[in-house]
Amino acid sequence: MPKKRVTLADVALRAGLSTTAASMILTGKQDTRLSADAHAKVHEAANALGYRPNVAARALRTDKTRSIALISDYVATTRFASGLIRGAIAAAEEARYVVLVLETGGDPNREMKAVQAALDRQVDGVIFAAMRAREVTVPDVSINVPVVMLNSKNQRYPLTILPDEYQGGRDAVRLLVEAGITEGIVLIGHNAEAEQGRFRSEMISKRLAGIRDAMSEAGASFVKELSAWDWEPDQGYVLTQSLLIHTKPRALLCLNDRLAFGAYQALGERGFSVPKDVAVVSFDNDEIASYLRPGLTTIALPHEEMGQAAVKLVLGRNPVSLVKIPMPIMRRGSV
Amino acid sequence: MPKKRVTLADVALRAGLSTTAASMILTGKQDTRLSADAHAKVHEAANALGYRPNVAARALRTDKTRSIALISDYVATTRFASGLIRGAIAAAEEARYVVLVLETGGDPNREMKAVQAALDRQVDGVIFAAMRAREVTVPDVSINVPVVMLNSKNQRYPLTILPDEYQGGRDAVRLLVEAGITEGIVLIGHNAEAEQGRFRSEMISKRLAGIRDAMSEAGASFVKELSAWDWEPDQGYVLTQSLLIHTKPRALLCLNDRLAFGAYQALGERGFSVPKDVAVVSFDNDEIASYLRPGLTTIALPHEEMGQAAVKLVLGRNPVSLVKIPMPIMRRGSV
DNA sequence: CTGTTAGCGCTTTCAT
DNA sequence: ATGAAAGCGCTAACAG
Repeated sequence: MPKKRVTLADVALRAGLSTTAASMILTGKQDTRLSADAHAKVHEAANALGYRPNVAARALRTDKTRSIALISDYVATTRFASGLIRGAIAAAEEARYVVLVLETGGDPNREMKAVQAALDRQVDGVIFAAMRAREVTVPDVSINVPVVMLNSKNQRYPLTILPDEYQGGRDAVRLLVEAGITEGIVLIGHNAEAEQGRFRSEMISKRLAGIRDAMSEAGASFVKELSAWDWEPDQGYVLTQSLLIHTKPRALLCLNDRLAFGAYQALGERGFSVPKDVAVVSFDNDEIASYLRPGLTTIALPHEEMGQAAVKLVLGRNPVSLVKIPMPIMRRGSV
Repeated sequence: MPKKRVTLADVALRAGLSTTAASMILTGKQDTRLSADAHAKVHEAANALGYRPNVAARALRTDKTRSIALISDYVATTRFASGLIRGAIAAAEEARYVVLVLETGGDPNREMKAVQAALDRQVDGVIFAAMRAREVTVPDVSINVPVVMLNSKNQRYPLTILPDEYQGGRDAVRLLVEAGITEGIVLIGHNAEAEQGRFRSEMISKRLAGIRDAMSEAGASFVKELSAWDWEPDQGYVLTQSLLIHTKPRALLCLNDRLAFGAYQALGERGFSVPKDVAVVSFDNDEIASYLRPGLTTIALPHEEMGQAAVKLVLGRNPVSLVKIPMPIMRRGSV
C-alpha cells in the first residue's frame, strides 16, 4: 500500500521547526525573515520527504485552488475547440494552474450545472467559451471570481477575447491585391447564418467591413457576391459550379475553408487551375486547408492564442477588458 | 459584494438542527434514521439558502474531490483528441464528476508536472491518453488512485481502453466484399510508421490481421500493396498516381482517411470515378471524410466512446481490465 | 526571529 | 433520534 501522504507537519518535524515556519518558508513569504539555516533545513526536509502541499487544505484556508474552469458550449466539433482548450491549458500550466473543462451543449440546464460544479470546486476564475462567436447566456448565479468571455459576449461580463475579424478581412483582400489581382473577384458566403443571432452576424459584419474597406481602398469591387445559408463544402461546390457556367472569375474570396474546399472541387471539375486561373483565399485555417492541393491560403482563426489570452485575462495579468487577437495569415499555394 | 458563501452551519441553524444532522441528511446517509420532519426541514433550508457543499472542505475530510485528471500527450492535433476529451467529460458529468485536462507533449518533464498537479488536487482517478496509440511512460511516482490507459499502454497499469482494430480491419474488407468486390483490391499504407514504436505497430498489426483474415476468408487477395512512410494526403496522392500508370484497380483500401483523401485527388485527375470505377474504404472517420465527394466510407475511430469508457473504468463501474471499443462503420458513398 | 493557537467547512466517532 | 466535539492539512493572527 502506498504510504500515507507526507504533510507539512512531517516536514516541520524533520526540519526541527514549527509548521508555521515551514509554511512560511515553503510559500515564500516576504516580510518575515527566518534564518537562512531554517530555509535550508525546511527545503531539505521537503525534498527528502517528497512533500507536496495538499491543495484542498490550502484552498479551505485561502480560497485559492489554482484552478480555473473552461465552460464551453461544444468541445468536439471543430479543431477550433481543441485549439482553445490547448491554448488555455498551456497558459494555465505556465502559471501553475490547472483547467477544468466542462461542456454545456448550449443547454441552459447544463450551463447551470457546469457553473455550479466549477464553483463548488472553488475555481479561481471561469471562462465561458463559444465555438462559434455568439452571445452566450450565463446562468444567473453570482460568480464571485473573475469571468471572461472567450469568442463570445455577455452583458454582465465585460472581459472578452475575440479574434480581430476586421483586420483579418483586410488581410484577405491584401493578399489578392499584392498578387496583382483587383478584378474578377467573387465573394462566396457573405450572408451565412445571418439568422443565427445578432452577435454572430456582428462578428461576420466586421470581417466583411474589413474586406469591403480594403477592396475600395484598392479600387476594387466584387464582380459577384454569392450568398450561402450555411458554410459547408456542399454549398461551396454548388455555388462555384453554377458560377462557372457564366463567369470566368480571377479569384474567389471564400468566407471559410469549407466553402473553399467545395469550390476547389468545382474548379477542378471544370478544369480551372488554382492559382494560375483562379486564386482562392479564405478564412479559418481548418485542417483541410493544408491537405488541399495546392495548399489553401487562408486567414487563420487564432484558437490557441485566444485560449491563452483568456486565461491570462482571467488571472488578472492584463489591464484591458476587450482583447482582439490578430488572425495570422497562412500563405500557401492558392494565390 | 457577493454575500458570503452559505455553509452547512447556516443550513443547520435555519433548520434548527445540528450540523451533524444536516450533514447526514444532505449526504443521504443510510444507517441513521432521522425524523422525516428533520429531513424536510434540512432540505427546505438548503434550498432556501441555496446551499452548496464546499468540495475542498469535503475533500479534506473524505479524500474525494469528484474530479479526475485526463493527462494527454497532445490535445489539439486532431479531432481524435477532442473526441476523447468530450467523451470523458460527458461520462464524468453524468457521474457528477469534473475533469482536469492536462497536456504533456510527450515530454517526461511535463508528464511529471502534470501528474503532480493532478495529485496535488486530490483527483479521484487519472487517465493517461495518447493521441496515437503507443506505449506511454508514466512518471515514477506512486499514484494512489485508479489509473487507466486510454489509447495507450503501460506495464504498471493494466486498465486499458483500446479500439477494436482487428474487428475494424475485418469490417473494412467486409464492406468491399458485400459490394461484390473481391478482385483488384489495392492496399495503401501498410507499413507506416513501423519505426514509431512497438505498440503502435502492434495496433496496426491487429488492423492488418483483421484485414488479411477477412480477405482470405473471402478468397480474395491484394493485387498490390503500397507502403507509405507516413499517412498524409501527399503520400496517398503520389502513391495512387503512380499506381494508376500501370494498374486499373477496382478498389482502394486505405489505412487512413488522409491517405484516401490524397487518393481521391489522384483518382479525380486521371478521370476515375468513385465508386463506379474504383471503390475506396479507409479508417478514422476524419472530418474530411464527410467533405469529400462522394463521401468517404470509413471505419471510425470511436473517440467519444473511448473517452467515456475510460472514465467509467476509472470510476470503477467496470469489472474488466481491457476494454475494446468497436469501431463503427461509416457508410458513405465511396463503395 | 520563531512557536502557539485558532479556525477554514465539512464528516464522523462517540455520547446522550 | 440527535448533538458535541475532534480533526482532515494548512495558513494567519498573535504572542513570546
